[in-house]
Amino acid sequence: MKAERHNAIRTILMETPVFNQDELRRNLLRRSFDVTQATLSRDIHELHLYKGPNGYSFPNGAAEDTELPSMDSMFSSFGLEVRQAINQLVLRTTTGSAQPVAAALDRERLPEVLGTIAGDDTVLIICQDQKRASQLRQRLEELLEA
Amino acid sequence: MKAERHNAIRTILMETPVFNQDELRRNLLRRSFDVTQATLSRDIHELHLYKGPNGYSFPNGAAEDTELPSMDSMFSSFGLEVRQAINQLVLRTTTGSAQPVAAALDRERLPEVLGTIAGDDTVLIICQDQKRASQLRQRLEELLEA
DNA sequence: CATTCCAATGTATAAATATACATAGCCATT
DNA sequence: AATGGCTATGTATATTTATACATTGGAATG
Repeated sequence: MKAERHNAIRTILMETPVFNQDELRRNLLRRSFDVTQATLSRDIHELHLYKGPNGYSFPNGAAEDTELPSMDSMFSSFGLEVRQAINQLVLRTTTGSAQPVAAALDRERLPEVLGTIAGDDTVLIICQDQKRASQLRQRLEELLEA
Repeated sequence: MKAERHNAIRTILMETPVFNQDELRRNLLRRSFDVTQATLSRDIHELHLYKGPNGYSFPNGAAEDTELPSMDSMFSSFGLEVRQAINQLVLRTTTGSAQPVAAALDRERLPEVLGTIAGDDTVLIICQDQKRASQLRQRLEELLEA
């Protein structure tokens, strides 16, 4: 349940500005997630969200840490969603983060990944075949929850 | 006074993380700015600061959502041709237009589009499957005539 | 099964932030 | 000087967010 709710939160924030947690709560209610403000406070913490002049938003990709981060930490911080088409995965990231996320992924040298191409907020991952793409997608989706 | 204080706040934030307004207040006190929390709340608003997992931070320069051109107008202005490969479309655009065209396309949030990656004069569009790619190609081709 | 963990969440409240209202200082105009 | 308008700020409080503690349900283990 929590995982789905986190996804719903991400989706809502991509679509519409949200200025406080009660607003978010009512938005989630329309999608049949009924939780209290306390839970959302925790969710927001777990999703590393920021609150600014336009409400809650995703991390801005500005470097905060010094060393080369792992794919896991990169994606759990800057990844927004994963989608699959046949043997390809399309990662959406916060704007400006696609390159560093792809670099972190490349560093892993996963055998199932033939290569990656990154734009500004999108990474394309080419996998060997559909099956391996599915496996990687699953792993990445888990990272979104972490 | 306010201007100087704002500068001091910026300096402090660049140097050290600040997690709440009272912490900021004490920091300012050391630099001989003695104001109340209320004033800092207003300052933070005026400086467009964000609050996130690492305390207050600067805006990321991401443009606020103003009115941006539609995919249709963008592509009919700058699109040159569409080609398809299985579930992928490759758009050729006038040079330098690929990024804005891709951005306009992203803004549409078409469900059949998993994501786009743009270079200088080429946009790669990843669709869910071949069928949807064909549909989108048709629509884009029509825009080329318009 | 019963038992023990543990994650997820709610409840109640503390902590942090925003704001309505009041006041003081500063120019400019009369 | 008196008046009015404007900005910055404090005070008191409302609003928003975080958290300590309790509860529940499900998975793992004996």
